Amino acid sequence: MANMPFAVEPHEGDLPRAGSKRRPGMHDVARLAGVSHQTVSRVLNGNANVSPRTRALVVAAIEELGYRPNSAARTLVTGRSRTLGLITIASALYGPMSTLYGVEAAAREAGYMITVASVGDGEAGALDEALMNLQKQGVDGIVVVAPLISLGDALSSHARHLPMIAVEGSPGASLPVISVDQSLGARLATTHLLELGHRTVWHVTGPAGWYETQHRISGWAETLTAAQVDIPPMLRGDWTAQSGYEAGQILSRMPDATAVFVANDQMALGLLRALHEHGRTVPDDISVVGFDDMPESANFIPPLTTVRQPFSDVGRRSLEALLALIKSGTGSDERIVITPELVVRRSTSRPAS
Amino acid sequence: MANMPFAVEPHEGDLPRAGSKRRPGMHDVARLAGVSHQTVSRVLNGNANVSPRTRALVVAAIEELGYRPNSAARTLVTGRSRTLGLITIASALYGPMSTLYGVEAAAREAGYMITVASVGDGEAGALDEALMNLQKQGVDGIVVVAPLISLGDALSSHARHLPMIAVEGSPGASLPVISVDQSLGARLATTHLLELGHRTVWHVTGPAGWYETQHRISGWAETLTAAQVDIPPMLRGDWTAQSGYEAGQILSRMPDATAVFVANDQMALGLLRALHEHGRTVPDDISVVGFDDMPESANFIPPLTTVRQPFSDVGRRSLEALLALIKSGTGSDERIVITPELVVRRSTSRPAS
DNA sequence: GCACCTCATGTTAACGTTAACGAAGGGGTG
DNA sequence: CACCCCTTCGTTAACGTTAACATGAGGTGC
Repeated sequence: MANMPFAVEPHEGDLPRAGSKRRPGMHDVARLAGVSHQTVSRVLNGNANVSPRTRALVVAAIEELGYRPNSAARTLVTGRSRTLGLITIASALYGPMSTLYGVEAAAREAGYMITVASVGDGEAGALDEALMNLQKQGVDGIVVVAPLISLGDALSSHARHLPMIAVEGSPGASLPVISVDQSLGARLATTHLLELGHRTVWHVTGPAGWYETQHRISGWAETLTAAQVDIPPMLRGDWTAQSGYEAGQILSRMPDATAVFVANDQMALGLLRALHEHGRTVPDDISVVGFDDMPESANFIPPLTTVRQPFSDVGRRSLEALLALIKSGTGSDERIVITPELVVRRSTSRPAS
Repeated sequence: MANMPFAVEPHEGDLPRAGSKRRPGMHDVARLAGVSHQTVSRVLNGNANVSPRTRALVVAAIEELGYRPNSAARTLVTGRSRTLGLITIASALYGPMSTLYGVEAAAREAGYMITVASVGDGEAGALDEALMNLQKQGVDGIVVVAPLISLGDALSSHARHLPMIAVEGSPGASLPVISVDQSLGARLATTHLLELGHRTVWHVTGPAGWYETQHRISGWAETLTAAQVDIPPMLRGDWTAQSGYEAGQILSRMPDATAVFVANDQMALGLLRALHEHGRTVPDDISVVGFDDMPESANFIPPLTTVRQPFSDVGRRSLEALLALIKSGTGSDERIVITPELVVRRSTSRPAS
């Protein structure tokens, strides 16, 4: 009790006010500047009419006291907190993380803060809890990066309580969704391999329950079907390099497999290792295409041909959309689709013969 | 103006209150339960003496109205927000990101929310801005993951305004620091190589201006000095795989280089590629040790021997320390050091001789 | 010169919660 | 039976800000 958390030392080298214990408020600034607290408020919010002279006085007083506005009070009276929530999956996956920074950067430029809440793998209860916490905390809106199908369903029920948009999720839900065209990406990858002259293309998938997994599978399968080519069985992965390695061990024993599309770059890394250990050279014996284009992918052995997802754009665009939603108040269920891009490097080539 | 951001639809399938426009407050709950708002407050905070009967009434009313406490109001009156700030570097580096999730998870368990603010590479002004924003927002404390020396200096001046702890930084500052023993990690790596029988060990560093860079260099150099062995010139990197690749190209042309300690795993990846392209096999021709132990490192070609940093522990521990600091109020400048661990895989072996 | 408008400022009342205190009732102890 | 204490509740006053309205000084048009 004795020590308050906001107790403030007299500040560097400046002030009198010996026994001051709480940090200064508008009244203190107002008194020092010889104006009313309302005038201080006006100066702070820039908006209203304040004479240059008075403004200067107030600014000086603010400076001298080291005054910082208390946004809890502001939030209380205005009903908006200039804080946005971000719900994301709690794992070190490259995609969600880059998206987070994209969102944060855009938010900062727009004058918003971001508070994060992460949900463990697929726990639907955790989503509810995160949503509740964020709501209690008074966020003005929420970006949900929850690419799991199970989470998508839980979202719709909350969407009407708060402005909210989803990244990579729930096409059926009644909330706006922003996503990279996964299916197109998969078609790009598969077509590239087919055009190189490969008979067919194998596929290492992501884990079940992810939208990305689904859409990449369907883009791949559609391309193969359209080309009237055999569809080999899928190899299931879980995004980790280790699962890619295991898929690679299987693939190494298939002499007729000359091309494989792997659902992300981390799995491609493991797959590359398995191939290498089994003496199958990439791309001479077998061509590999990944997905994501992580910064490391250009330095795989060999440098990986992959599909680039512009994650930080996704972050920025989704924040813009959320802000627009907050401003308009209308619950549009727009869909924003971002186009991925094939990056050809050295893990793909024409088949040997 | 017409649509308030907090306007709330009548809730799923329940309530009367036709024209209700604002979301319910304690008074509404109190009226419905037939008690005073203070009693509602007591129920919410669990603390005081409330008869089981009354408690049940209140809980039912809360449920029925879908009441959610307004934390802005609570923050205003209590002076604490149950929100913590996290300042981190805005880049997709594995370490800071994992730390973030460690912090977030620990915070969630302790009932705190995390709001993040990122600072671009080394802009000291950005740190001030981030600190200011967080302070305005009313956070109860701040974790700064700012491993740049330039940032560390800027910190000290703010430390006394707010409970604050640093991760990997500013040994001189007057705030508690939690860090992995970088120097020990470097000694572990270097010693491992020396014990394998290598004459000396080369080093690819991180970028100048980072604490980690410095300490890994000194750990490496000390070990070499203690072993009375030649200290080869350092190769400067910048944490990226690309810079590791460039270092690897140089190293490939040094026939007498048989062992190298690379300051992080991403650079090691690039280095491995360069070595491979120049026909130098790892570990037969040259041994490589990395730093970090990213999840991918076990799937490099070959699997990388590296020094594991337990990032999510770092996150958890730093949060615990911050919470303790907040509770005690005293400005201890404790140092918590976490021990890294050498993970031996297949990128190191005895020299060919 | 009177009414009227505009600009610059001040005054008062919220916002939704917790803290501090006070009051009523029940039970034990002397 | 009086006294006191403890439990359970209610009442009142903050917290620091913005919104809404009020005030007064000066200028403009007729």
